[in-house]
Amino acid sequence: MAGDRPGRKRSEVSRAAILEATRDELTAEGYDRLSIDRIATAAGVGKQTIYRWYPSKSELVADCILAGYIVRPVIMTPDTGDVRRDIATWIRSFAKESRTPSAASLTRAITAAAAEDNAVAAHYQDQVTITQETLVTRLRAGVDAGQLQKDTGVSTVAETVVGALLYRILTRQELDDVFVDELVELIFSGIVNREER
Amino acid sequence: MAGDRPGRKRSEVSRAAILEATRDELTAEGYDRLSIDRIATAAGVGKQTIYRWYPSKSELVADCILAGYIVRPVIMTPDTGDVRRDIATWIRSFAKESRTPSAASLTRAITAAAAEDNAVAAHYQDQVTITQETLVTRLRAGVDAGQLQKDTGVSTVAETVVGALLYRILTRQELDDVFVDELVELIFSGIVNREER
Amino acid sequence: MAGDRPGRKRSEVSRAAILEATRDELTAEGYDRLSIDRIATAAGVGKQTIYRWYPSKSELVADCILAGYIVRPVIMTPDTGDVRRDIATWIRSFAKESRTPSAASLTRAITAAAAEDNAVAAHYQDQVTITQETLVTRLRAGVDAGQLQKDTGVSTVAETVVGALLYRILTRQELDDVFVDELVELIFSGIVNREER
Amino acid sequence: MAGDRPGRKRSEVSRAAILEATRDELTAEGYDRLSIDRIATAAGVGKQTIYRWYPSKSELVADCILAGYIVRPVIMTPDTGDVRRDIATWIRSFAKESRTPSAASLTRAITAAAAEDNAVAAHYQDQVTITQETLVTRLRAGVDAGQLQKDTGVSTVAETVVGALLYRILTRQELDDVFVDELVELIFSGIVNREER
DNA sequence: TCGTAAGCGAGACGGTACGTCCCGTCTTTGA
DNA sequence: TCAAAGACGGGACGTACCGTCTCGCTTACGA
Repeated sequence: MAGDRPGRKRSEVSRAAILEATRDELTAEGYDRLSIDRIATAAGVGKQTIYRWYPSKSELVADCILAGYIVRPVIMTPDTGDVRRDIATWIRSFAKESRTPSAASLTRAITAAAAEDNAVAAHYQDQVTITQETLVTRLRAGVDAGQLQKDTGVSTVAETVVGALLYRILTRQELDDVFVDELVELIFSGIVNREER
Repeated sequence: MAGDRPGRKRSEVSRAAILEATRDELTAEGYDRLSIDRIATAAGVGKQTIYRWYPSKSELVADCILAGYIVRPVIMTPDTGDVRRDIATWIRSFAKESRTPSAASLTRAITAAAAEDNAVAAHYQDQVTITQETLVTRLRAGVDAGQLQKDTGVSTVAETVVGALLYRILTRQELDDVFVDELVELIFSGIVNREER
Repeated sequence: MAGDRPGRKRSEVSRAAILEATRDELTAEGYDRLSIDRIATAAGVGKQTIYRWYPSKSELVADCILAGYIVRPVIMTPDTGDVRRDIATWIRSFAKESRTPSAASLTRAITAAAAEDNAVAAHYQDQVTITQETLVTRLRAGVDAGQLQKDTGVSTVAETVVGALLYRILTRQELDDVFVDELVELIFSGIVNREER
Repeated sequence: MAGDRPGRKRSEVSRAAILEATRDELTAEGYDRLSIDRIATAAGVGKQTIYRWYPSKSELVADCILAGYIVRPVIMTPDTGDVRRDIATWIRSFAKESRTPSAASLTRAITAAAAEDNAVAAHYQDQVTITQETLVTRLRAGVDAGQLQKDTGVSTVAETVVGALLYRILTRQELDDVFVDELVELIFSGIVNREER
């Protein structure tokens, strides 16, 4: 069969060990301060085995994201018919998950990585897009149900929500209930005083 | 005068050269890949002169931010009486400034720095807060004028706006007019379909 | 036939290719800097094929010597009845052969190998002994013919000659006619002034 | 004064530690198998400190020789008036010194180094020449005293003696009294049978 | 006006990590 | 059943920076 090359196959055990060690380093140390030597040692792997598959530390982190070792997509709860409640639930579960210190520091590390490297940014974007997509889908259903305005820029909304949440994590402010409630209120009702019109 | 110690004074020329070189390195290379050796050479300064004043690269970056070498506060245009127009103008000028590639990459670098280091984050936060404060002030005036709802969480709104804009920069998407318009519409009117009520 | 094992026989083609590649590497790079990887590639052979037969690089070099890829024994010319002339001829032909740069560098490489490794030294010794043996044989004939003193330590003489020649090669001095003539004179007549006795 | 450069001076303590560690490694492991990492660790020195002063391991070994860490010149005993006895004494003390295993293995290592590297060979030659020079001087005195033939190629004699001794060390044969006596006899009297003339 | 106490540029120091080469071993595929 | 191809864990390479430590020199205060 074509594509079958001679020689030993890539060790999936090593690959998994490398990605796990990378995630742990990333959580503990951040993106800069990441050390390939340390990852190799922690994974019980030769450095060359890392460099054979990843030309740079950014590619390694990118594969880590791609393989799902870092970003855990937030699943949308079932459609209750009430868009606002569903979106609020989604945001609340995102917020809850971010409250563990390790999740927050991992998020910061990966954000730093994405900020500094195009390849990581692309993979991160892909993965975050999947997360956003669940939001977008629910929003679009809301539009179809007539609960939301027809011309709603659903992806802009999704990005704004994610952006706001990420910003709070970056600046080390907690995603507390007050913030979440205000964010939901803002997204749905806006800030204009309609009674005065 | 009290506090006057003998010996040579700190050279302001060197300080400025160091901060400029740091900003340039940050723009060109990002936060990791930042090299004190290279900064010292570029600034024509001994390494010890850097270490004398900054205990770590994060403190150096922090001072860089503090001295205004990195974050240029977006100034609020005069109050026209129309909150929405004023806020839109502010966002548009923020967006415009971010369109230069060097500004965007500097923003990403500093965001990475803030994501990875508490000290940088604190200084960054201070500086961004100043920027946000102009937004907050204008929003509060809008509330006072009865144009915005009384219970508007103005700082949450400001954070959401800044978060959304930063997220676009981080993910290397352009801050184009379509996005800005949708963001403004979202912030002011929300997404709920009121006609169906 | 006894000793016949199942499976493919050792490939003599591969063996020859390996030994040739080893000799070439040795000539070009010396004993340290010798790379099994490079030899395998040059010989068009898998590394395992080398390791199957040679437990270490010194054994490989030893076999290289044993198989005559490196030391070419200097043949004694026919016995003319004049020992001094015959020995001088032998030394001269040894010297001539050493004048090619590649032969000299190969000699240096193999001397380094012998200096550092017992196994190589043993094989080298064996091979050089064969060369010395031609000298010893001729010297002994000279003793028998009464041309040389009865108690001559023929092997010491042979070693001294070879040692002196090797030393010149090691120190990168040419084996020119002046040196050869002085060496022959020294060996045969010594340095004592007999007239003064 | 010219030549005074700014910056910290070279540490002579480190230099000495490096050269000592190099000599020890050379004795224990030989020239190939020499590891800069190991030398640095043994010397309690950063690797860069070695590479700052020595572009390659051969230059390091060369400086080791130059600084007298390896070759201990064999001193000529006082002139007794009897050349043969004096030379024999010199050879015997050379032989004695070579009988310690560590001296022999160091000699082999340095010979290997000289065989493989021009720079080492040059420095080694310089140092050995100093040793040979004591021989040459004594021989010349013998010529002047009329004990040796007028046209004796003294440096060829010295080289032959050293070459023969080195060859015995290289081939791991002991420099025993039999060999030494035969060598002295050979050098002084030659092998020609004069009675038959 | 002089000594003394910083600050300065330069650059060597003991180290850590880099990314590469090679070691000797171990699969895997094809002949 | 062997041999090439090539991945594996590991060690050393030579380089780049780290943060610290002298150097010789330049300021600038206070005695």
